[in-house]
Amino acid sequence: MPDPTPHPQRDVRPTLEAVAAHAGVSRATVSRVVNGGAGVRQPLVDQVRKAVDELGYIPNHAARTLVTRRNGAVAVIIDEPEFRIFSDPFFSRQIRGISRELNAHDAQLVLLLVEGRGDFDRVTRYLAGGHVDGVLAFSLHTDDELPAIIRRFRVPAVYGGRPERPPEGDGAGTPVPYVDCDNRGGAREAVRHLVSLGRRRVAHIAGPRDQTSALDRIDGYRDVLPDADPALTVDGDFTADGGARAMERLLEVRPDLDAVFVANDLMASGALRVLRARGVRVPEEVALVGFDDMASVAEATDPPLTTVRQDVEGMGRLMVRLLMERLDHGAGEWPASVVTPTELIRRASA
Amino acid sequence: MPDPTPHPQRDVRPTLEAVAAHAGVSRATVSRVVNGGAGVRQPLVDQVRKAVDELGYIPNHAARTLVTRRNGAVAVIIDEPEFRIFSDPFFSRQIRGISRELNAHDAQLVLLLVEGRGDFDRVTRYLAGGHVDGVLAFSLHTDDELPAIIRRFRVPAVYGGRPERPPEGDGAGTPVPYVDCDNRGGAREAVRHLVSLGRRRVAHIAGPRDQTSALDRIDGYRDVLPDADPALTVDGDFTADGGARAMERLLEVRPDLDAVFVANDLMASGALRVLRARGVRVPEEVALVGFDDMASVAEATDPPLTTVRQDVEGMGRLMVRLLMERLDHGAGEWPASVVTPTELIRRASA
DNA sequence: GTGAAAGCGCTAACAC
DNA sequence: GTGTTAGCGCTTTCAC
Repeated sequence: MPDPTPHPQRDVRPTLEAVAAHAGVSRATVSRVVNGGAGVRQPLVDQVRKAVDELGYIPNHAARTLVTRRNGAVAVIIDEPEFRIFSDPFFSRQIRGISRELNAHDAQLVLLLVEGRGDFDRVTRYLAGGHVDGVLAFSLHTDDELPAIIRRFRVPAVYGGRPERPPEGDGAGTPVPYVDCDNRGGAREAVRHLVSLGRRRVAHIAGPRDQTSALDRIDGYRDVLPDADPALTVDGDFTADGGARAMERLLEVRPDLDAVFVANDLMASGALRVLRARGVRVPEEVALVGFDDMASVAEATDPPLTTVRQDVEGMGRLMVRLLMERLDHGAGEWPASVVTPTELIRRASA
Repeated sequence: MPDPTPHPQRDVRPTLEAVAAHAGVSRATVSRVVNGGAGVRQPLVDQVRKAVDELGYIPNHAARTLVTRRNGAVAVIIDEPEFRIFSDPFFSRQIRGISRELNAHDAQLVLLLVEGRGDFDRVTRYLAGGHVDGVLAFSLHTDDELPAIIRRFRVPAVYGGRPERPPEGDGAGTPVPYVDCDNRGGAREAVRHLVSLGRRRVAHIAGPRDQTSALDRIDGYRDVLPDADPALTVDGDFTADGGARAMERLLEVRPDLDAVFVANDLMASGALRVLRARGVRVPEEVALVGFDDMASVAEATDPPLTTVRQDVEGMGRLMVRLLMERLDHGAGEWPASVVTPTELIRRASA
């Protein structure tokens, strides 16, 4: 006789078997009903549903996943320190879009936090172990291990933002699609706007060079101002404080500047803070254009920021849709990457 | 003969079986090695490890969970709109603590976002389906469905913050422990400090009444000032804007107030903004004390906030430890709830 | 110390 | 339509 209490916390949840017995049908029938009930006669369906309710049956996820190879969950991985994730509204907006769309697909969002190198092992085990059906990865950096992991284990994935290298194969030779906004075009529009305002010494506070969004925005700036003094471009880190520091440097090096295109709103808010502290009038003396159009930042500054809008929430939703397409149609049909348009939003800072 | 290609995206990952064959041992031995290798002779261990590496074997999570009933993942659920989660540093700090401690236990953090009623169904399925070993729940509101779900499905859980009702049984009669700071004591200390400064008309901007942290802080305020004019207490919502609105109301009703104890730093920053806009000098005319001591908020205001510190990150870690204890020792031994001390941090605002 | 074998709870052919 | 049956990949007694 088998030990009746093998586990200290014996699971008391009813199984399919129990429901079947209770309803007087076979396990297969219960399974069919639980999974939509297609091809089962109505009276039986009702009978089973009743048994399910009475027993409080909930399917065991592991057992189901073991056979279907699907688990209705998608991981979101953002390779940024958690303080950035939780302070940059950009991420929260994108996550909102993803969350909504995932809900619509009845899938669970699993947010994986990565802090530091060592974490990749854990994340690898998590992804390769099949906890999730796919992954949405953001904020990829040049030296990121994630793409390699994704390729190696053929994890269905969609990138948020163009990865450094051209979209790689996932091991089966199919490329990993990405969703990105037209960073370069948006930057061009921002700088052209500044130029159209009569500004002649337009500086640029750039984002970290290991992210394509930052590089693309630099390119956009240079497209319009190919002969700009290199000293007019300084690097930031996409945080408000970083923007402030960059602005201070800029003011030291080129106190004569009359405009700044800042690679994101958060840095622009920091730059603005410095400008105000120095008594520099915005936009009269120095015009400022940001990027992102994060309402909570761009509308809260004084003056409000002129900026380049990207539909972050929409991009999040799009990422989910691409991933779902891939999941539904198999590895054979990879959806293409998509680049979404940007729009210049004029407020008071330029 | 069975169909060799049942699934379109056939899983090419090696199984235990494959590793066993490759290493020339049994599945049982491979399993033992993969799970620590206790009781297996060294040469065999090496042999198996080699096979694992060569084949790039990663255990299938679902299969393992099916038999062990453990899956090495813990859910964190915060029943707040996502903009709050991502804008209040309180959550990011707590999540950091949890994340670190979970890493130390080699467990995966799964952040579940709940937006609105309908989401509870999904979350219920997720929890009851056994995707995670346990759950850490925060920011419980009076009408929250989560406790009921947790009780009904006997999900091992630990609450962040004392729930409204006294800790409920989890269905087996054992209470769900919580980790909270001494809100009432901290509030008392804050108000006493204001009183010791000679302030006589101390107002209170409270948090939402459906959270015990807010209620406890009100109680602490009343402990010290039982006879305070009820008009001196107005409700906020723990956001900066809410704090600003509350301050405006307060200024209308009792323009003679000379101090405010604000239930959290974020609201205090909003209140401060209003005070400055009105030209009210802080702390000369109105002294201000906050709660939480979120560095990014309390140190960034002008003047910096005097506030009540709670060790948020530590509380997060503690929650994980309590949950792990419960997981390791079974449902029999429930760890007790813990209330952590607070500390008044004096800065310039009071 | 190691292997053989019995399931964990479920889905999906395949019979009937 | 519905039931029977064979696994999914793993852990874990239980023999040896």
